[in-house]
Amino acid sequence: LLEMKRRADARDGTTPAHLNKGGKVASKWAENLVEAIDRSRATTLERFLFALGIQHVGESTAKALATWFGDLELIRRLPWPLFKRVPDVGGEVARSIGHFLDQPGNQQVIDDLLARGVRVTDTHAPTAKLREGLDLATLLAELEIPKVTRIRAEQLGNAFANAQALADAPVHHFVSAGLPAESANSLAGWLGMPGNTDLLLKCAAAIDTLLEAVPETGPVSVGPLDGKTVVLTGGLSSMTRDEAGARLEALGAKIAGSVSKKTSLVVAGEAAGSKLAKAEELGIEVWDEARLLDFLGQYP
DNA sequence: ATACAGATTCCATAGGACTT
DNA sequence: AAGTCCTATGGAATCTGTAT
Repeated sequence: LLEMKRRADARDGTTPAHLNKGGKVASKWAENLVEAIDRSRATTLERFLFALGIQHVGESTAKALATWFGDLELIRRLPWPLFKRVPDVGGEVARSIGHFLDQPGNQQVIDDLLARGVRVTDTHAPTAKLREGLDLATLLAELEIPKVTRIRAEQLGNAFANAQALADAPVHHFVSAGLPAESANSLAGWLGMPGNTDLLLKCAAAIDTLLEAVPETGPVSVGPLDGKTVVLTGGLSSMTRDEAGARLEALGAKIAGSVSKKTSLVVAGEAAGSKLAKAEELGIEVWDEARLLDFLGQYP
């Protein structure tokens, strides 16, 4: 790129305008590009994760992963079942992330980016909300073992002190834990498949790591919009929609992309279309920009 | 335990507004 | 004039709670 800029500068004024549109344009273009690349080296975890291009991880999921785990070094070593602790991440997405991270080439890409000066600027501790569900029963329920669902997982969680104890146990111990023979056999079969016991123990170790990283008592700040789902539609004149969304999020709101009966509030700006119509159809509260600004004004 | 349905997310596309 | 940014749209895939 720098070479392109150098050539463009050298050409400036010497090439007929109709062939070059003036070297300065090309020069400025190259400069802007180089600067933009430099600036992009300092980035957020959310953007970094999104940029990896993991299948099923778009902007929304990347943001969720970033806020829940907070640390790239933590995330890149997590076994896939742990990703299911994040709301809106299920089996498909969790496996997709795990599959990506399992490829040595992809880990190398991350190392290369860091080596070239890419920095994540907003590393933080995991959310306190993560503490919930970091136990053996929840893990077993999320490993997707045939015939072992929530109830069976709870029974196993109560019967065994830890994952190692479960991995070492003979089948009849699963039965005495309360499992039906079918579930017990299925679990034993699963543990016998190559890699599965290893996965279980890795998950257990990751849970211990997470428990240490999660803050003891999370700052349970209750915002005025906690539990509310807000949809923004149409154009706003005083700020972009991203800004408005960020402000509302900071007050506890969840920003959604489409209107449903779960929507608490629709903010309709200029030229709002089908989403406003749907909000009216469902009888959902609608604010115009003035009402939004008035509200935001109360919480600077 | 499983099937189903509604809600949500991902992702490509397109058009208009704005910037260079 | 060309390029970029923002927003809307809609199909396909996925998540999740509920009924069977």
